[in-house]
Amino acid sequence: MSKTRKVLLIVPSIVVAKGLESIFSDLGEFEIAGILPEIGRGAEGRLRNMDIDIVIIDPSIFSYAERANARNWLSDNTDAAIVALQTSLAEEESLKQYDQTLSIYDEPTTIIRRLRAALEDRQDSPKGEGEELSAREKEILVSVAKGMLNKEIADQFNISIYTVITHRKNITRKTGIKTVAGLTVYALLNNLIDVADFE
Amino acid sequence: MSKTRKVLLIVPSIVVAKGLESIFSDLGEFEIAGILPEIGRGAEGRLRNMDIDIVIIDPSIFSYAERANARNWLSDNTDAAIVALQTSLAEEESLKQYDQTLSIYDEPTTIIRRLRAALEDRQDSPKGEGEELSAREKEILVSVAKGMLNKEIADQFNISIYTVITHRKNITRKTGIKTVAGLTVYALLNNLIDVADFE
DNA sequence: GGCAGAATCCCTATTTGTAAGGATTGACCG
DNA sequence: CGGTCAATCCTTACAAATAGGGATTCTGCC
Repeated sequence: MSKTRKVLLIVPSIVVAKGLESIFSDLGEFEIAGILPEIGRGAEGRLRNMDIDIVIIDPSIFSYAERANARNWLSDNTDAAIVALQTSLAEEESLKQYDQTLSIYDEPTTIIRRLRAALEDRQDSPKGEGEELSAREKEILVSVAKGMLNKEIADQFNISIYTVITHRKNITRKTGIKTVAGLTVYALLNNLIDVADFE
Repeated sequence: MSKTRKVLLIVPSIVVAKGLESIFSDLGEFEIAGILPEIGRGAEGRLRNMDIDIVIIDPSIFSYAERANARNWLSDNTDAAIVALQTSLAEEESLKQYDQTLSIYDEPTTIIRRLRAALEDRQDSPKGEGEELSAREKEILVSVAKGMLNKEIADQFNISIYTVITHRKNITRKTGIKTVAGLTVYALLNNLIDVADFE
């Protein structure tokens, strides 16, 4: 009864793109309308002019700075449902801004189900939890997760060390995470930092 | 001139398996002889009886305890070249035990090149760096990366807190990493811990 | 206008971790 | 048997983070 839905892939991995292509081709219902390895100059125009129902995006194509607003940027440039694609086993947190998330480890039937779900709740924005970190707190958290000392962080932002300590107390309270190790993983999961920062 | 090489995929992701299948089918030279989503009961027999040239394996199918010796387990059960497949952007360290590593983000030509290289140096074991952590130090590192206090670690292993401190000093010296944040990432990259430990 | 939140700054006391030394024991190896 | 190395334990001195208070300023919102 239904026509096939058009999917735009924004994934840098050819392996993954080909894999999804193969699965969609096997199962019908969805077809790939285009594959972008990245988003760059003029992508907005291309996005807006494409007649697509779903965008599947690997958030790792965005720089850290961009990631926080990646979802909004996409929403501004397309009416399609937006589905994030995880390529690691790392969990949700960072991807909460997206309607739905897929993992490359999902079964084909799960993938199809998630895409259907994404098409359905294309309108309501979930939001949530109650205790969101402020922008400043996220900045501090990034520095903490990079292993910087309170003094160094204070110098970096030209604020008093007392302020840094206060921010850290609030971060600890809001996240419920007391250790640097835990905060580092939290920052990784939320795409505030990247393992590449440590090499 | 050459016959096609047989590849066994041990990857849990159907997306990735299909993607590689598609690429090999496009480029020739390699063909997929089998796909295992996991390794379980009796896999040794199956492995030994298969006539394959290369095994491509996603190490995430192994539990943490198993990973350290995954490479050896494979070597014991097949003569094929063994290539690890990365599905995240995390770097090499953990994968040094493998002949070659692939990433799902690699270009098809890169993938082919790596497979060829793996077939070539199927014999020489690289080894390396000079300063390997001892088993005990790895245990301590795991606890540090989990955010445990020295006192807690001491209690956990029934050793003095001074010993824990000494181990940490040696870990810091050997790895050159001074911060908890850095050590946490190091432990993650080396598959000593998993992000799941923090949730 | 008042109220809530974010961001800033400060203090004291206490707990943890780091630096830099030294020392002992036991295992493995040539 | 002597050497090396891992693992253990210890001291002193110092640096850094945490806990638990309090305070000011500014902005946005009802």
